[in-house]
Amino acid sequence: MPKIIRIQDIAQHVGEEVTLQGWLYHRTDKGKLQFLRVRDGTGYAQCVVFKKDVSPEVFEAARSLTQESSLIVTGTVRQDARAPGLPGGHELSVTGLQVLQVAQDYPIQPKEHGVEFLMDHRHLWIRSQRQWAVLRVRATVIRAIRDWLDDHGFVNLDTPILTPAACEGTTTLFETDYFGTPAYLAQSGQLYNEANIYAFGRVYCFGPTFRAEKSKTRRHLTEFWMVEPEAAFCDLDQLMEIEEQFVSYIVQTCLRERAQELALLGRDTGHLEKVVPPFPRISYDEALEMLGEIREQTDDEELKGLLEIEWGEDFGSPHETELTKRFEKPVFVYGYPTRAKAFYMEPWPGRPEVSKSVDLLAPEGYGEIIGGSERISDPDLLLERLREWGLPREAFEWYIDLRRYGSVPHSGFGLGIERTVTWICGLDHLRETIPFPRMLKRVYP
RNA sequence: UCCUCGGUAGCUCAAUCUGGCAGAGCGGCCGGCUGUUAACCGGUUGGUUGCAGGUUCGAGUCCUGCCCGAGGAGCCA
Repeated sequence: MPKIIRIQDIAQHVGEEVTLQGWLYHRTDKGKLQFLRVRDGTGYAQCVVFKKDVSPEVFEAARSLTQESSLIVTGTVRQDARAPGLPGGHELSVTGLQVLQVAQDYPIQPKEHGVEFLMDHRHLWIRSQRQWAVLRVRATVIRAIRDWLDDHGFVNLDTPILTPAACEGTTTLFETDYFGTPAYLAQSGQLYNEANIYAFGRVYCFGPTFRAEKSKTRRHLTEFWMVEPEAAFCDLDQLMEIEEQFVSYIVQTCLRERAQELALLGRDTGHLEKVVPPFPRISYDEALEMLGEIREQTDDEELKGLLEIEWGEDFGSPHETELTKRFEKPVFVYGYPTRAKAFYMEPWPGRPEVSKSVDLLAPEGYGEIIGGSERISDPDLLLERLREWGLPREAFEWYIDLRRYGSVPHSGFGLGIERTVTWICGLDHLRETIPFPRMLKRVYP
């Protein structure tokens, strides 16, 4: 039996007789000639069946193939510029074909479909080329994240998903029954990360995160993946340096290793090539000024209304979108008002109404992909904040301990995987960046 | 929770404004074609018009209520 190869390696086997194991993606019948487009998970390759080259049984078997039928096909690899596929440029001259199963009435066609139909068939939709490409970029983003952090001294220590109380006391959490007492699905591992840095210096957790917010937009999931690095002896400036190195590495790795997928998606990679350190840094106050200018310059009354903001309020999506349109690279916005952010953020020296917080906004209108800050290191200040925020001291006793035994300046951030993949792939909705998205109106399949 | 848009064949849509035989393309099936790129050509198959009620000689179309979905706001990564 000829050697079984993967389609991604097809160019290394020109002139050899090889076997592919996969599924029929598309078939064109020209009478005495058939084009089978086969996918095997690593790529897509065209297999050509000439009636004169194969037995009548093989030719008829090929004619019986429907979309998504499973098959094992053998043939000789030939270089041909006309051959479509990924990587493409090579095709198989079929000599033998074994049909494992003829699929009946596969619902998804290679044409436009509606969102609801595709989401109902997500378990099949992920076989489609665009979805395949997006999810391969996702896998590369995840590997780049782990590689960079592992190579820069961050120890991977994952934090619990079942937690006793609200981490930040703000967003709505999913409640579960934990042997008779309520427990909540984690919205962040940050507080546990802060414990871990005192044992390991630099750490990160990477896992699913849950928000029971009734958000109904293209940038929200109820279950999403977040990587949260945290570092001891790290102030806000050092944090921004880490973030820009980290994000640049992720983007450049995708450009290098997933060029084919990004091309398939029609991504203009020129934007991504500019993502190298340093990133522009503007303060919340400067951002507010820019937003004021944008409001003055626009004639769009609706936009004027959406951009209305007073000092002290956090930015909404419209603000972020307009700000990032003014930059070619991701932009840091730092120094948000204390009352707009979480209780644990270190105050700005001499300006207690401002926090040492920083968000990283992706360009081209994609908005926030990272939120981070320097954390409060003084136990008395932390106690004061817990009181001001109305949080129960008992639940945070262990967290206060961290400031009692060798407290140091420390900082960390959380990067949303799906938003990052959405930006890198140039998509308009993040639901395609995770195999099975969980959204307000979607828990099936 | 609020605002806007939508629901017609397996899929994508037309017919809705101005009530009058339920339509097309794709898919499926049959036939033709040796370079197709979501092929093309001929034939054929295909309907609880989201649900319930109302107006009317007659409702996919008008009215009322409900259900479902999408986009946006808020919240956030």
